[in-house]
Amino acid sequence: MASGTTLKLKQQRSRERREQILSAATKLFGEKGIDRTSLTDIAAAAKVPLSSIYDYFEDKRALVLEVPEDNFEALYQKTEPLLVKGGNAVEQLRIIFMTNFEYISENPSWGRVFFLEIWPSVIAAEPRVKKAVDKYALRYVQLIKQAIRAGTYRRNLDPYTAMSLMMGGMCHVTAVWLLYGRKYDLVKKGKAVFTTLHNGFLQE
Amino acid sequence: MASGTTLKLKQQRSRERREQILSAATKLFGEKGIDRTSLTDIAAAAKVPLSSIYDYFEDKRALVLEVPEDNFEALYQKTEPLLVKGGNAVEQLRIIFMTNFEYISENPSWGRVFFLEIWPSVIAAEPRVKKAVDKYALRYVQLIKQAIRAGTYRRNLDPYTAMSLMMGGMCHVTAVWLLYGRKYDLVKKGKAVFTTLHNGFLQE
Amino acid sequence: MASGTTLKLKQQRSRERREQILSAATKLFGEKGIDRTSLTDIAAAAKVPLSSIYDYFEDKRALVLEVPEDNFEALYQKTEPLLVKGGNAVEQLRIIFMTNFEYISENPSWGRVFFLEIWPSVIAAEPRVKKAVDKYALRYVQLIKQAIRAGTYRRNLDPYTAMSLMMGGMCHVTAVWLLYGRKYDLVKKGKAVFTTLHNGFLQE
Amino acid sequence: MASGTTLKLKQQRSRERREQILSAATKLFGEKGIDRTSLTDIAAAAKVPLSSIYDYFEDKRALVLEVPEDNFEALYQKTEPLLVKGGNAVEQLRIIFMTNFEYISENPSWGRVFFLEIWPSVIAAEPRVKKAVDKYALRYVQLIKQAIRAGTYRRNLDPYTAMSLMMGGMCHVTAVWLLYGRKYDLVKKGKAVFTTLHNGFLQE
DNA sequence: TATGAATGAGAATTCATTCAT
DNA sequence: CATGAATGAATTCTCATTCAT
Repeated sequence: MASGTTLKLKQQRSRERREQILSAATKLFGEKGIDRTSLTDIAAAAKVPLSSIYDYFEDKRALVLEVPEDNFEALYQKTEPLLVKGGNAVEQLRIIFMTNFEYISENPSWGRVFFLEIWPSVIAAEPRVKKAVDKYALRYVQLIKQAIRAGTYRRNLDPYTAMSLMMGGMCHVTAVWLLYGRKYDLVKKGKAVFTTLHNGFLQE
Repeated sequence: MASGTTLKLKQQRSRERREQILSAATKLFGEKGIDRTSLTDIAAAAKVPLSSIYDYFEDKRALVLEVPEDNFEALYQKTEPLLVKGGNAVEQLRIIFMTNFEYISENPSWGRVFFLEIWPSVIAAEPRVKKAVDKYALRYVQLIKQAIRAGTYRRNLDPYTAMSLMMGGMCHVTAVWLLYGRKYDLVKKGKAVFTTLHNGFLQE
Repeated sequence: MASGTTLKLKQQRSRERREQILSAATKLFGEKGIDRTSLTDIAAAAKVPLSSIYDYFEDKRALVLEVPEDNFEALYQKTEPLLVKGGNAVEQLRIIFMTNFEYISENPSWGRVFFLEIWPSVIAAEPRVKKAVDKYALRYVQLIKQAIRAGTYRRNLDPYTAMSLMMGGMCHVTAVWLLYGRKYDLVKKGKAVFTTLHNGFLQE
Repeated sequence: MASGTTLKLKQQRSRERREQILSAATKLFGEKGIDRTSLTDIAAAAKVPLSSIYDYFEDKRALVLEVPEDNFEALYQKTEPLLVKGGNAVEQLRIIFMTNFEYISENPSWGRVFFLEIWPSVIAAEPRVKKAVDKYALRYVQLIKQAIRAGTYRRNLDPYTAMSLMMGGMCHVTAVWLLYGRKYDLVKKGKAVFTTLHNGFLQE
């Protein structure tokens, strides 16, 4: 019993440490860029001994890769409950798109890592990250296809181009927001982006 | 006479070396990322002794910054002659947008550096880069404003959001093109992007 | 218990390494001059990997500054027990002055670093060094002032000039001793210096 | 004839350039230390192309060595006319000592190089410099010996110790003057130094 | 599992010196 | 003599990673 409790406590502590490291990494990657952030920096920020990082992550590369995965997971957690099953495609698209803006708005350091470091960097060519990004993008593509089939969006709209516009627009708007010191409401801006694109996608 | 000729030859050689370094840097930055590219790598690729880099660039930072500046210059050189003075705003917008796609298509390594490494990234906050990017973006904003005044584009279109969509769309489409091995015609894709956005911008 | 012992052993080893580095540095600085001594040299002499130096000293500068500080500390340790509290000022002056000569005699490499490299040189302007030197010099000045007040030394003796003569004399005599191969007894020479100066300082 | 004139002009220019380099070197050595001063710095300060330095000096080492020689020469030029042949030894000693203070006062950058760089550094072990320094010091020793023989100075005064006190005192006083920003009259201070030492040297 | 200490393999940068002209 | 350009050899410093305990 005692040892069981101890084990649980240990596991609990382990999970916490892991999160500490991951969150310190997210923050620092966003601030200084991935390559300019050393494990020593991360250890210091996470208040964990440097070599303990290796108890949780195989190496720096593994840690770097886990940052987007971790956040995609959180983003899904946030999005899922909001999606009304059976709602129409455009509505679902809007929810997914806007939830992402909200997530960034609440976790600007992740926004920074993702839009300023991970997505644009060659790391996206890394299979694990690419898969997560692709999966996310694919969702957009499918919903856009549905909207086309439903006659809401133009027949001649290329769903991949449309998805690129949504993702690219989000990326640019976020990057500007971050680079200029988050001076305005990102979610509002997100709405404008959605509306403008939606207008361009609509059946005439 | 002789010394004049000699001088020219020397200057010629100097300019060539400078270009060699810059182009090797552009290539490698795109392939491996800026921070992962060492001056040793660049020197080797440019077939120039490492220390000679310092004859042409103050330090690595200066070399990094010169890459986007240099290419923006080239992009302007390419765009300017195509702009029909007095042409309408939308037409000029289309030319500028499409010329950029053509330029990337012809200089994919620059595309890689610019869209995957420099913009959007912490380097974009670097004053010299920011200035060049801002100048470029401002042009879009102005033409969009003109188009709104002319009644072509919707009165309630926010020109900054519109610009973000154009730039962000270009960025995403380019990134995908690069990351997926340039399997299709980027310029064609660019046309689709422009058309879709244009539709969304139009006065109903 | 065990871990306590281990810790002590580790700390012990650490302190030893630190001392090794410091002593190798002192020796080499004296032999070749500070700027001509590379960290690579020091690492080799201390039989420690180059990068380990950075585990003990922030950078070369910090290492350089620690040399005089460290030795001033040792010099104080040596001098303090010899000072008879309540002894007259001149006697205390003599003890301090002669103990320094003895210390140099026993640690010629420090003598070399201090009298040929650090003081007098641009490094002496370094706040940390200046503070240590000033503190040491001030002691001389105060004792000389006391001796003047006690009527032992001339009323019109400038204590700062007197201190300069003592320090300068020590510096020159040490330098000559070192440069000419330490062929004679430095402490004896020190006595002659003290006597001659003392004579010049006395009330007629 | 014409070529003779040209030659002379060239030689004239050569000598000037040589002086420019030497004086720039003296200045910079004093400011930053010999090892921290690069030939590039010197070339820039002397307004001479870097490689031209090699037309006048074999290498950096040769240039460094020439700085004290050059200044000793100038010091001799200044001192010689002031020495009254047949004057008594103490008077001559005073003149030589004080002229040196005046020279430093007028050429503080040389004072800095000499007292903060050349004399205390191992460079004094360099035969050429050592010879010049020794020659200068010997003069003091000889005059002190004369003064002893003449019965002015104490029979039991060691002339070498006495010389060390004069040189060391000058060195220390100058170093302090330089390090503290030349806030007072160095020549006056020099007089105090001479008087105090002289008192200590006198026959009771 | 935890961790302080250690380290090898680079990285950027500097600089005396050479050389072709 | 003059000089712009070129360069090899060092130098300081960083950092991911390992290891003994």
